[in-house]
Amino acid sequence: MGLAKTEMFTDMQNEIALFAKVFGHPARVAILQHLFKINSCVCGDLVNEIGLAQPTISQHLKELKHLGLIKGNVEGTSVCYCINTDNWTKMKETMLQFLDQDISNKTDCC
Amino acid sequence: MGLAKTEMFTDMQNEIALFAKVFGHPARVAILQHLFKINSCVCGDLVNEIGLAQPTISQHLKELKHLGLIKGNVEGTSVCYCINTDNWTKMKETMLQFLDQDISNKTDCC
DNA sequence: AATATTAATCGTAATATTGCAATGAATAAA
DNA sequence: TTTATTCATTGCAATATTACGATTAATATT
Repeated sequence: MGLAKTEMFTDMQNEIALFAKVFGHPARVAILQHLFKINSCVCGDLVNEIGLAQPTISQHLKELKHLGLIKGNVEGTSVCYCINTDNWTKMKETMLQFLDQDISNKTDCC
Repeated sequence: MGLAKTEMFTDMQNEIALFAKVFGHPARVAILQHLFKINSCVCGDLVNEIGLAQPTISQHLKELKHLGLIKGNVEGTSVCYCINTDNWTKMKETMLQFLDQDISNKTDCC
């Protein structure tokens, strides 16, 4: 039914899934990489950079902002976006706990 | 239209998005954590462990296998699954390139 | 005030994902 | 051979996501 049963998983499993989900679209990956590259960016520049329509980019930015990975500041008629460094660091630590699971003592059983 | 325009993104951006997408559901996160924890597991055990129906677990396993993150071996009537350590390491390196982008010289502009 | 610029929001269509019951295939056990 | 066990596959319904045109809101410019 297209509905993840979050109540049967741990908080951490749900948190990892939420972060991963937002990275699960190349446009959002590209937006974040560009924000890292130039430190600060307005929505219109991202529209030119990425090549999707303005409402589409705006929606992706909304999701990134909702998860706290970016900040947005109104500056006149434009909006300045940048990485939320504190939250990015926290997210990275959570993801690393998942990605860095001990693999050294694994025998390839299959 | 619910269709990611992969042709407008780099191979790496698409690859990151594919890996992230498969981590974007807590059941798959839980499956992988359990496989790491006990090294090897049959499908039926995962059904008991996770609490979803057998066809649902089977489908999640299929996606993980399709991306090469796990291996599956038939052993009589049961099927043994385990982490594909080589591919896990490769995936981790790709994800780290994305997660570990330099944050040190960032001024919080917003 | 009138117009231009910028970005969010709304509505809608197309596609994807999730979950499970039912079924099928394959081996094991009797 | 018959029955049980285990897991994959199919088909379906419910929900989510993606993308964009049209519109709206807000500030800037003239």
